[in-house]
Amino acid sequence: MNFNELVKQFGTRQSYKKKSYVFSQGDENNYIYFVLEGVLKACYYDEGGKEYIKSFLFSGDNIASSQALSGGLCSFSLYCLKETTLLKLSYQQVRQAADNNLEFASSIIDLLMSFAMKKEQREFELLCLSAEQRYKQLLTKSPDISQQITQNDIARYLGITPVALSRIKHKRR
Amino acid sequence: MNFNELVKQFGTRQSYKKKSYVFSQGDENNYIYFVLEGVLKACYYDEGGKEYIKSFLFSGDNIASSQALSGGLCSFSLYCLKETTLLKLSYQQVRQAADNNLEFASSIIDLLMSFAMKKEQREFELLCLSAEQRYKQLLTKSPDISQQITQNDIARYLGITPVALSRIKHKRR
DNA sequence: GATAATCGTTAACCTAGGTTAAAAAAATGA
DNA sequence: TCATTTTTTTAACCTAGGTTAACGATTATC
Repeated sequence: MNFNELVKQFGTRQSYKKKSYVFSQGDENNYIYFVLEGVLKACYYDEGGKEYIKSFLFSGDNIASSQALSGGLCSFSLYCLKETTLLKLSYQQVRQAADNNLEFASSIIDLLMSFAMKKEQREFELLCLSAEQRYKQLLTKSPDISQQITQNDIARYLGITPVALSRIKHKRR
Repeated sequence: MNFNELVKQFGTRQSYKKKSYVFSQGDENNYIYFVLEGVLKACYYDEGGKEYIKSFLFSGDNIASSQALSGGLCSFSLYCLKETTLLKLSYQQVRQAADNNLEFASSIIDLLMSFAMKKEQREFELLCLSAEQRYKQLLTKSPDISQQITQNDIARYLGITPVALSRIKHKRR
């Protein structure tokens, strides 16, 4: 049994309206979520209310705040861009399953390894690439992203303002 | 038995001279390294040879290229800033140990969770903070960093040029 | 279908940080 | 210790991207 099977069998189903928060920065929340249906953004807000987007989530993705799982508070908010259905499973349940079943523990290690690769890639992009290169790369990896996500949100994911992204698009034409 | 115990018992010891590479971007390398003694930097080089520093490593830290562990090539280089002694263990050995021992699998999950938290923190800093805020945060977390690491390298870790870091320091005085 | 809200573009102006180069300061090595 | 290399600072100039604001184009909402 792997993580997706576990979550599908034992996870609690929950639906969210468009524009609602699954959790907010500063909340306690030790659940791991699996996206059955919908589109979400994981984002930070600074003291001035400025938004920075960590990632977008689509069907089949999963997410949790690792800080919150480890006894802390959520370092980011999770917001529904579309009507969304999630499955949730508490971290305790997952750890318990891992501590009782070698095969499952192994699939959790695989999951965490693929998470590590994704985060390493994101770190690389933010550290080494210019905003224009990040935009190009995003279009290559997700050519249909602008069908799902507004340009404002894409800009905040790239770490620039919507105005700057509009300029980059103009230059590339 | 946790990961540190395993690596100390079964790891292969290897020493490196100052200014040598443990591995280079593009290498195959499926080892996990544990730093016994020394100081290293993990860094990317772009086509023009420009350097970007992913992280610094000190005694007690461990590192591997997750891309390389998953069958790919190293996405970064690992370079010794001081005379260094490492222990290495192949990923296969670690996975085998995890697949045969629940307690060990559980400690690997802990290790990967703490890695996830670190990477989440770094992503936050690169996405949400200005260079000056990142510098301030680094000084708070590692007040003695400039005893160990040159300002040039600190700048490349922050994602700016040494000239820009010198300017920031000047402004803060 | 009308009204309001949000989104994307453009312009003008500003600032942080990049680039190059040169000189001062510090570390390294024979 | 003296010479060489590496680091750090400073200056001048340049560019990417931020800020604000205005305007049209979409999209939601009633």
